[in-house]
Amino acid sequence: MTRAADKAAMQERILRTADRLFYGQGIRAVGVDTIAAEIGISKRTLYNHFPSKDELIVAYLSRRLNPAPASDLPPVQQILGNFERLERTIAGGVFRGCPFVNAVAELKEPAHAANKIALAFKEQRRGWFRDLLVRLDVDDPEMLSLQLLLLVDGAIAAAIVRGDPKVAAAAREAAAVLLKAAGVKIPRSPRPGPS
Amino acid sequence: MTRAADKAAMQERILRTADRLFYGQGIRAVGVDTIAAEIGISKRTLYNHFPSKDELIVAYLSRRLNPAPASDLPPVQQILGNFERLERTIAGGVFRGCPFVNAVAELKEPAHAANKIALAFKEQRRGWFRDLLVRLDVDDPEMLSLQLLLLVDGAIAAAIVRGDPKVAAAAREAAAVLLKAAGVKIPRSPRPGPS
DNA sequence: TCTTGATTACACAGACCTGTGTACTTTACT
DNA sequence: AGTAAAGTACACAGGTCTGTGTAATCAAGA
Repeated sequence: MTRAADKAAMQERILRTADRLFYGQGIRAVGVDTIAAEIGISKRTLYNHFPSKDELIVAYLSRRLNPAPASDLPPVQQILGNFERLERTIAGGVFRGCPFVNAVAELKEPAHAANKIALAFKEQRRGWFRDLLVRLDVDDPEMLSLQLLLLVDGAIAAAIVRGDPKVAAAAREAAAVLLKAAGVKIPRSPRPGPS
Repeated sequence: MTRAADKAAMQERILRTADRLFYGQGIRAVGVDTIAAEIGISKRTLYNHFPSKDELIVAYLSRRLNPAPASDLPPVQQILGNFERLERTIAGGVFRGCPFVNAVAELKEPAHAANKIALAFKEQRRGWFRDLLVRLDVDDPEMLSLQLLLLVDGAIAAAIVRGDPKVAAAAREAAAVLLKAAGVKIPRSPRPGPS
């Protein structure tokens, strides 16, 4: 039974390395040779697991298509906490923007499967916002969830260009304003102090 | 005296074509051969005008670094009109996102000159917002101008992925909410009706 | 022990890319 | 007419990339 397990383990190793390189340097900028060499396997082995680079790209993006973490916190804190997490993500380690937006921008074929995955991801994130907004009983959760998503994507784009994580804090404040204007009560201590 | 004029005209032809192809298909996806062939000149001629592709890229981005159009409209209408123009830009013709953000995402060298140009562009746009906000006497024009820029960039990113110009309208509404929360009076007819 | 499947090393095809070298022609000014 | 700049055609070097073909090796289960 180790046969199937080995196969899955190898695929995971390939995908982990592909993720690091694709995200860190760009899909077009990283060759299949580089990925194989980084793992220490032959290019032939890689092609035995993924029949083409395109399918590897699709698998790379699909692996990032994971649901947002569940939480028991109140909806407002989850929403605002999302921006704080974004700020930490930008600040820590390599940050190269949204892998889905990057992939769509990098692949010139408009019918590439990556587009569908990117759309699915954005819709998933918007759904996460929307469900929280429904619990907050706002008037138009569809619209407001989209607007919050715009702030996230805007902060990401600005962070790439500026290299400054503080844009996420600005997005957080804007999100708080939008929520307040929609009738949501914002707890008094908006930023989590270093207790 | 036609010597200098010819040279400038040829450079413009090259840059116009480079702009169309670089923006439409991506910088890495378009080769120098393709640009020259599209114009109908030899590759050698192109290299006589731009000594390397990198310099052509820089010239392409610099040419897009133009100031926002001046207007006599009231500041609020200029700000909101900016989002309406964005919506039309997304809807009409080829839209492939922000050329500066794309360039930064596509070029893996972190020290590329494109980064500086992209930052200059974003700062220029933010300055445009900020100057209008100063005239509106808002409390924190630095912060609010950044937040408006986040909405623009977020709408752009979302438009690439979704292919739907309506996201710009959502950004416009969010901008109106932020302005109102900052004490700015929004004229009653927010959307220009098809009168 | 034998078989089967995975992996490896390595060469290679075919395409594309950036950039250069060169000899020839065109164009425009003197 | 002569000269100098610019453009053209075309080959080519040297690199990268995706994907395949092949023969040898290794490991595990029957």
